[in-house]
Amino acid sequence: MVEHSASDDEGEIDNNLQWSPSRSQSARDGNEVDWSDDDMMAIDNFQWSPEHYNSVRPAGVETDETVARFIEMGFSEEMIAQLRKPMVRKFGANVDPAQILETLVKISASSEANSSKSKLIDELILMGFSEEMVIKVINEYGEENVDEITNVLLSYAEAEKLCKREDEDINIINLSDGENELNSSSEVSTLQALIKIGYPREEASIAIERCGETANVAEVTDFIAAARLAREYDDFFEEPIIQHSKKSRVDNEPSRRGRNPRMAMSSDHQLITLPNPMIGFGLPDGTGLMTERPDPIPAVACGPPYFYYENVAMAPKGVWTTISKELYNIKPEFVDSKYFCAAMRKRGYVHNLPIRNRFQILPLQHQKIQDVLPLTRKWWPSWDERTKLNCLVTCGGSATDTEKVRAELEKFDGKPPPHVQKALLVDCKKGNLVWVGKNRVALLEPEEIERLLGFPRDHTRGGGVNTTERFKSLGNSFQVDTVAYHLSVLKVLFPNGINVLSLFTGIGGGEVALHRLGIPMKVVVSVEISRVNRNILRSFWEQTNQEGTLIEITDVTELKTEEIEDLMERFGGFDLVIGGSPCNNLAGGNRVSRKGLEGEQSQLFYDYCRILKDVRNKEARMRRGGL
DNA sequence: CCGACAATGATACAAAAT
DNA sequence: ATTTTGTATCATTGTCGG
Repeated sequence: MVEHSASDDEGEIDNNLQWSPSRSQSARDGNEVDWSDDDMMAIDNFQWSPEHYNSVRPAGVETDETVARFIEMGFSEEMIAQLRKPMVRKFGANVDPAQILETLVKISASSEANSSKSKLIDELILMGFSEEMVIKVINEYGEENVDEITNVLLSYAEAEKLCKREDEDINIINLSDGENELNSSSEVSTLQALIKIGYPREEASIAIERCGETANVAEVTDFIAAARLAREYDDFFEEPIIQHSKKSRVDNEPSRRGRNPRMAMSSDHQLITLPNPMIGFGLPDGTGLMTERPDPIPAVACGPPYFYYENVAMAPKGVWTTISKELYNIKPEFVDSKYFCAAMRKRGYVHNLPIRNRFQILPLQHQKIQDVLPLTRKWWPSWDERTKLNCLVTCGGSATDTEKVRAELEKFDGKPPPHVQKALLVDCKKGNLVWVGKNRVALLEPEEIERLLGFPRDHTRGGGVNTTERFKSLGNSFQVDTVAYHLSVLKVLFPNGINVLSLFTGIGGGEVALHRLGIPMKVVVSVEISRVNRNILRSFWEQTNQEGTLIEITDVTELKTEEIEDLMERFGGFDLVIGGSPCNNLAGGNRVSRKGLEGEQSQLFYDYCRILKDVRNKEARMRRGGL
């Protein structure tokens, strides 16, 4: 973490910020660091540069070199993205790249001369489905959504295999031959074998538990296939299939609703509960890292175009159930940004992005208050054990609180008794106060909030923005490192840049995240009601010398279907729809009108849904080559 | 009129206690 | 298993001095 110790005169700390194993290690362990004055100067003068935006590292898993190679070979990223998922699901996670390549070649060879419909049929047949089945499914579902068709075909194919109930594991056993013969009776080696084959660890271990220790690899893979099938039918037809898994001996938990924070299902009466810890699909350091979603994305929602929706995690009851339902029944990913920076920020994200091979942007945030705000370390009393700030909100505390703290401390000459300490800590936590002098606490500065949230210094400064407005805009924003972690998967998919529809843009958290990821923004259509925020985004756009096009729209409610489709035809569609709708009527801080999703501002969520659906409809039509 | 500041609880969840 | 306690929370409104 002390990366700029060698030659850090002014702005030339870039080279020292490249990722190295040791750096990552120390960041992971959260080691203490001594900060010299030079270090602090370097941080205060720190400005993001393009080199930073491009310096990224893989998290837990290595980046997908195979895909990158195919793109280099000239295949479009859409083609690979569309092909890859079904292939992985068909052949297992360790799908042979040669198989993908073969299919790609066949598709591109056959795609020139044909109409879109017969082309689609050809592609599907080339993927190994029977012609009869392909035609049947296309007639049944229409050719509107390729992903849906593919998924249905896969379901049928898997169902067929299960019915014959034979050698679907022949390939697998062949692949794992050496591993398998050693001792297939041992639970541990079964697990290892499954992992080696390519099954996610979690899924594999659950399956082994369900099947019993004596089960061999074939039985367990059978179970996994059945479970996957059950999940798919669940999502496609909303008819839950009973898993006949011998009464599961895994019920160590006292209560039946226990288990992992398995989200509520499609029915409304069950509420979505927040996970604990709030780490989403896993953290960059590998804890809880998933390679596939516990609840697969329903076929109709499979991207592209991708979308990314955000709001506060702690909303009134039923709100997240509704949000999920309105967004294709995709289960939210709840993440607390305290795992990415020194401030808590509990948010839910609903998106249809892939979740494999995510990576973090550099430089990594300091994880502790005293590291990210080094000047506070000197004055931080030992009895204040905070290392993380509370949520950065839209308005700060009052000056009377800081004065109260000072008065109390002077009364006890800086050594207050425990009960006074406790009372003062309550105030400090409430106002997010930090120590800036002897017996002195203070509110955070806008520049400090910018840093904590991952924005460039002075991002919200200038252009007639007053302090109150800065706090408000910042408090409403994304935490850039967190969002960038989720969006990082787009870098491989869109090496030539993306078209973004940014709703409720605010100060441009999504745009900053994409920029820091090194993903070129060819087009950004930004919808933001606040003039101040629009100025901030435009300023960012100019200062970072963006080469793409920035279109600004004021009001989401006035963005109608026709205009959306015009924009999409003009720019060739959108690759990403990103935005977090207003939390005013959801947030706990609201004393007056916390009325839920139907509140005056928060109901704009429904405009997000409306616009997203327009985009996805139009995109589907454009992909078919029609209007 | 504008900008800075202070006063204004309730909800939901986790953890502890019963 | 149920109750109590603890804790955090993308905010709104009014006031006051320019």
